[in-house]
Amino acid sequence: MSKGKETRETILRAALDFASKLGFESLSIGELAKRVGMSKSGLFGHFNSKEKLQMMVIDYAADNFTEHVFIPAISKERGIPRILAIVETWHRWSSRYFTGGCPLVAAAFEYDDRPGAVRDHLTEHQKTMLNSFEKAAQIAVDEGQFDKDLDCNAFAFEFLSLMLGYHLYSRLLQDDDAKFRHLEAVDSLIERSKAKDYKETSHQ
Amino acid sequence: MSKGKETRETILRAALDFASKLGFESLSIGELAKRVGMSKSGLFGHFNSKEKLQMMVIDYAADNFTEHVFIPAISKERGIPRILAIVETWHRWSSRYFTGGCPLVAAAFEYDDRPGAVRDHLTEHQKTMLNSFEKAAQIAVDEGQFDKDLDCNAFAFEFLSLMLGYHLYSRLLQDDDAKFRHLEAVDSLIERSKAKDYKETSHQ
DNA sequence: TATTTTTCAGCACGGTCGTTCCTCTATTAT
DNA sequence: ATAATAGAGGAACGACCGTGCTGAAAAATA
Repeated sequence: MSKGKETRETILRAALDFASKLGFESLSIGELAKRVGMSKSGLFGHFNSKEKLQMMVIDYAADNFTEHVFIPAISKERGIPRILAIVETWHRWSSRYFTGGCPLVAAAFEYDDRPGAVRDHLTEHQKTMLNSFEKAAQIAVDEGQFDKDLDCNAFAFEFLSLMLGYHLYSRLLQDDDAKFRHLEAVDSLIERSKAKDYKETSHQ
Repeated sequence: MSKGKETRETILRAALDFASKLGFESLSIGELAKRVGMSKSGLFGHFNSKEKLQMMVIDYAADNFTEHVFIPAISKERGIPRILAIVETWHRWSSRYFTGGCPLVAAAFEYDDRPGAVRDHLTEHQKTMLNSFEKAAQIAVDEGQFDKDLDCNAFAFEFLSLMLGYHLYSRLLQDDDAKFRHLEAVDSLIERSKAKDYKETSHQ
């Protein structure tokens, strides 16, 4: 990896952690430069605009999500185990790498009404993510685990909603039971999505 | 109402709408002064610090929520009708008065990891709100509508989660079906919270 | 090793930020 | 009606913002 790419990675990493805490808009070039130990102009040279920096941070977050949340989960068996794995890898990723919890959740609410290129960019990522959840549910349907009449779109809506709830409970409210609550709710969601005959044959 | 209180109201109203769109931290004294047509220093004099302004905006939002969401819902019959009314009044309030959707949702995610007085202040409001949802569920239990073994805390978690999902779908994703999805999910939550005998006696 | 390209620091710019102080006017209370 | 008070504007502050320019050091290429 060339020197340029390396420092850019360092910057993006620091920027993402910062943004997970205080938001992407609060991210300032000067503050970020201080954190990674370089000059404002030196750092700026890598991105040529703040907006471009923000978008690259978002891209970096999305790539990171794919790498640490989605890919590991896909190695699990198709259907329910894979869906449960997503919850687990997502929890782990958010808490291990970021001081402020999942940066994609933070970004989503920060840009939900702020017009511009960053928002458009982010929206695409979110749609992709939701599509993945929907597909994961569809696979469970195909495998005969979920009811064949299940509305996978509705499943994705509830699945994401619960993650948002978890984020709020664990971050803002600092609720120690947040993870437990989340897992219970996900279990409930999965249980009521199950096909009748699968429910009968499945243990517990 | 004295002159001072009146202008303060005007300011808070404008500030809240602005914050629902672009966030409470992006709210600047100068920009706000421009919006309400007065001088920076004149506006500043009402609050004496930006932090105090932010907190007063949050208080204003919470009061507004109580007035437009909670109070109207309480006039409905105890139990399920009241819970459904909260969803409806919340939808109406968010979409009618704010360009950027529910400001309390926005604030929650903006301050979830930003230490300070504003965050502490907001946390209290959120806890009060969640407590109200929990109580509303408890009433449904007492009325024999919800199962007596229902975990009202878990109910509140899911209830709020779905609202967050709705916010994200309708604001960021601009999904026209967001409201429908939300209502369906709330119906599902209520349905599975019902007491067995109430389920049998209730129509549909 | 010599040359070209990339990377980064230093400095300066116009703007906006929150905030203070001072003045004047409009409102309120006596 | 008059005195006390509260409300609002004007100018200025130091700090920080994003952004360009220039030149030197470092890295990549030959």
